[in-house]
Amino acid sequence: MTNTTPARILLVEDEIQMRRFLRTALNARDFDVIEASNAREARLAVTGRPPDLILLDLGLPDGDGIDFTRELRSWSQLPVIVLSARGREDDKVMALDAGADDYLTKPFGLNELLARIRVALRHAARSHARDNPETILHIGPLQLDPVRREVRIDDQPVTLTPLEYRLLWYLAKNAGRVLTHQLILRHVWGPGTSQTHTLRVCMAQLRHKIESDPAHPRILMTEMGVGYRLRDD
Amino acid sequence: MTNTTPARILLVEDEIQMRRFLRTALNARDFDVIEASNAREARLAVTGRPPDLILLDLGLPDGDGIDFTRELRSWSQLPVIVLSARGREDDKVMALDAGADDYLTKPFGLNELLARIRVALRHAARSHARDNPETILHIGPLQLDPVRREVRIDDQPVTLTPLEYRLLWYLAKNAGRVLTHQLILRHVWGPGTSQTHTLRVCMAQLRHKIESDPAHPRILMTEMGVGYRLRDD
DNA sequence: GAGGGCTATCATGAATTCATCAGCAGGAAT
DNA sequence: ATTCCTGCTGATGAATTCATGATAGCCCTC
Repeated sequence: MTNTTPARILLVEDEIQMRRFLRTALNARDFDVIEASNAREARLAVTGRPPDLILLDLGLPDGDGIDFTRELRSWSQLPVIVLSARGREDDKVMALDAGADDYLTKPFGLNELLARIRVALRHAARSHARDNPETILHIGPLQLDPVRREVRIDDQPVTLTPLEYRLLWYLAKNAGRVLTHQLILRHVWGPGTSQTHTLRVCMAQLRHKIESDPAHPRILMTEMGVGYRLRDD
Repeated sequence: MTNTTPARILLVEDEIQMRRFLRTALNARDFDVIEASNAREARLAVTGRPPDLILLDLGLPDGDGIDFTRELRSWSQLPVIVLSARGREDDKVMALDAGADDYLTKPFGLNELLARIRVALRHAARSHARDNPETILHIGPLQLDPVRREVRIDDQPVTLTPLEYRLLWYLAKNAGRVLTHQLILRHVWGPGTSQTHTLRVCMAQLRHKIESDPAHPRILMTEMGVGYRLRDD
């Protein structure tokens, strides 16, 4: 669930001092910072490997940042936070209506900027997660869909009890690895359980529902004297 | 593409003058405005028919607006724009991290507020493109028309109580997914409810009105030990 | 092959979870 | 006040799930 890779932020700013200030501040917060000093460089950076968010100064030497935003919005939903020395209300309305997601007037507090960055990334993550069906686990003939809580073997749905489901899910998340009895018991039954017998019984039932020949399992392998393993080749 | 029904905005503000000012301004821009003067009324309004956006004053008589936001975020993604007289940076960071989508310090310009409302609605439209309340949902033999608040099964209209309707609507919006008891309770009954029994009873009534054989449901499936699911295949 | 340790399977009963009926309180309409 | 509707709660029986005990099978060593 947690995104391990740091968010990449494109910083579009011509003043070199402000750029350095923001770069160090963002780097310290574990963001990847890419820099552009004008609209041309910003266009290049976005069409290359797009960042996760854009911090955009409006006063660019080679064109208005508003135009840049409008142009970007014609093909991308990348979050844009405008930083501007212009504090007039019309400027804000123009930028926001052009497609910017937020507008901060210089001078601004760093903590507020960081909080607004978090808001923008939150929004982006939400709309990303919607149309991302890649949450389904495919392991050999097995399919696990955690959203629908559905398990399929050779495309045939099988119904599992809560315990069976949790056991299979834990094995599937660690497909290929050998998991000791103790490890499985702790994760599926919770701490304080040390009765391997119940695990064996549950595993047997799981095999009956998943394996074509439960006596000679091809997916839920037992590792003698150690534990179990879900084959993933 | 154009939304014909005006956006509904919940205005949470205790000062009566500010409320009147905003109400008239928003009405003039063709928004539907619902009003609440404290957190309790706001909770009621949201759990009833949820608005499209919330304008939230932080200084409420009966509780902190931040807590309200956090509580709301535990079960809803409704856009929240905070209006506050407190302009300290920490206040902004707190509110934004609690789940607010924007923060304006009083006094603010009306045009800026309107622009930021447009931004928030834009975001919501993007991520809620699926469940916009305009379209009629067709799921198997079920038809749900949110505008007319009408439900049909095999083209036969059925009359539902408000609670039954909300339950069915929530299940239908997430057709195919398994929804845990807790999830359903939070979304339909509001946060703070943990009594699964009432949910079971309501579900039984719903089945009696929708299923041809309530004892062997074909649409409103129970997922043993987990929750319920509306079948969509 | 015999024996010991580990594993699989079946059966049974307890515990949990569900569905349904009925009763009751609160609110709106008559 | 009466009536009706809605929604909550308690009780009961049914269905499912799960742990445990008994028994048989498998694999390795001796």
